[in-house]
Amino acid sequence: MDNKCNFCTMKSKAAEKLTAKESEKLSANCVTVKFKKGDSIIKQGTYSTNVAYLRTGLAKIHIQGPYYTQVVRIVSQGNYLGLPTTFGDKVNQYSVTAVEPSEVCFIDITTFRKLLNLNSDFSNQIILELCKSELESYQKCVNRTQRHIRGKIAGVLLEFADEIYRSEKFTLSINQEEMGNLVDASRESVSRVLSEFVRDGIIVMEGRNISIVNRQMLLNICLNG
Amino acid sequence: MDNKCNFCTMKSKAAEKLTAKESEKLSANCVTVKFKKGDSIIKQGTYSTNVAYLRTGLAKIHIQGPYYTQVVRIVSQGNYLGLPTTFGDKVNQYSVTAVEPSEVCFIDITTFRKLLNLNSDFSNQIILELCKSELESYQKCVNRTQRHIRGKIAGVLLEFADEIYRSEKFTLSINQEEMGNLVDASRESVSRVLSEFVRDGIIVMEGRNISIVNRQMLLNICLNG
DNA sequence: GAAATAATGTGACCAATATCACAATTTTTA
DNA sequence: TAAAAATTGTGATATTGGTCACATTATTTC
Repeated sequence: MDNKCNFCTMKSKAAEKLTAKESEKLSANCVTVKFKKGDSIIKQGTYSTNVAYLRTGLAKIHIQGPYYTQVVRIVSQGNYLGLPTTFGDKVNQYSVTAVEPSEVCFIDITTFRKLLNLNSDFSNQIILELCKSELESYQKCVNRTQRHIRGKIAGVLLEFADEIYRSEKFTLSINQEEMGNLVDASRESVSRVLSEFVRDGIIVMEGRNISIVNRQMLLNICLNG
Repeated sequence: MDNKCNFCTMKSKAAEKLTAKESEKLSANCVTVKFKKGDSIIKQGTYSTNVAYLRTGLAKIHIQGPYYTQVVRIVSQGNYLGLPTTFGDKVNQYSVTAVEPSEVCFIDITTFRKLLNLNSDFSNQIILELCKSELESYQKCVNRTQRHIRGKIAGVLLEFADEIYRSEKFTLSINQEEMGNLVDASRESVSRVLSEFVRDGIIVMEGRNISIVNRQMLLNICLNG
């Protein structure tokens, strides 16, 4: 029997705790699907029967709000996409869409539950990740409400550089509208602030290619508005 | 040996899954402390060595933001207060303060971890709660950013009536400043909106005693601004 | 129970940022 | 590669809700 999950080079931290035998069980109950940019991975309101793991790529989690769709967060490769929505409710409470070409592993929820019960290292790791992501969401909430637009945009740029692309140069895969949505600002404001950063020599921008030139300044704007 | 946790009338859903023997272990490694209104239960920045469970009372979770302290959410009795902050990091990432007289059980984290590993029903319940609270925090985030003040205040009033006091009449235990902080509005705006609701016959207010008179209207305002 | 302190109510004014309108540019599609 | 569609840039204007100032009312404290 093949054991692709065991030899996967992009295992989640939790999956690393699994034994070869458990990995085998995982492999047998997990399908990997490719998504193009813009494809819907999880759709709010539909039944959820699988845990989704973003093996490669980049995705956004978004919720239908009363007036428009709100991007709640960006998830980068190596993270679970749908734990809360899969465990918390029978129906998906949010949508997930690929922002870059992505590979997603859909794990049968019964299998996933079995693994949680079988291997406490695995379940501890999952608990840890849930905790971290809750903390992160609290922090995001504070940033969203307390910072001014300049600070918030500086913050996302740093997040892209540090957490997602791990480089001072990167190509944005979301447009300014979506970026505004992510930090709670209008498309126009995003445009204005980005131009301002370019004018002040903090970043260089060619289309959607961005390089951070003055990281110190960006950090400063992020922290002090 | 006494087994107070086993006979506790305010067990958490998770603790209900424990066997008598496991409960005994819990009892031996758990202290219950009373807090007065306004007392600090968990302090952001200090080391966390215990899981906190709100046995009775009401508490608020707040985070120190760049400009002021932000109330992230209200936790009612029967819920864990500090899972994310205890598991996610060695240092508490948020503060918790009693909003009403409260009893909190502090559970030794090593014991808690042991129980997680020992009893998978227990750990599944904890995972479920973490998932739900993450979903809730996404929803809160959307409400905070997309709704107007009237809608947000209508929302909190309904939350108090439905989730916390389970009655159309209740006594607010937070002041308008804190309420504003909870929905991201200034003290003055809260005052204005509440007066407006009273004027329009949607609620009756005597000091901090509130009764919801026109629930339909309140719901309507909550949903449509 | 008087004084001090905290909480609330209310008007006037202000600021940040949304919205609108349209031009310019880039990307996609046929 | 021309046309269509999507994205971005930018000025003018509007609006929500914050801030300030101060009056009024409750609540604590001594």
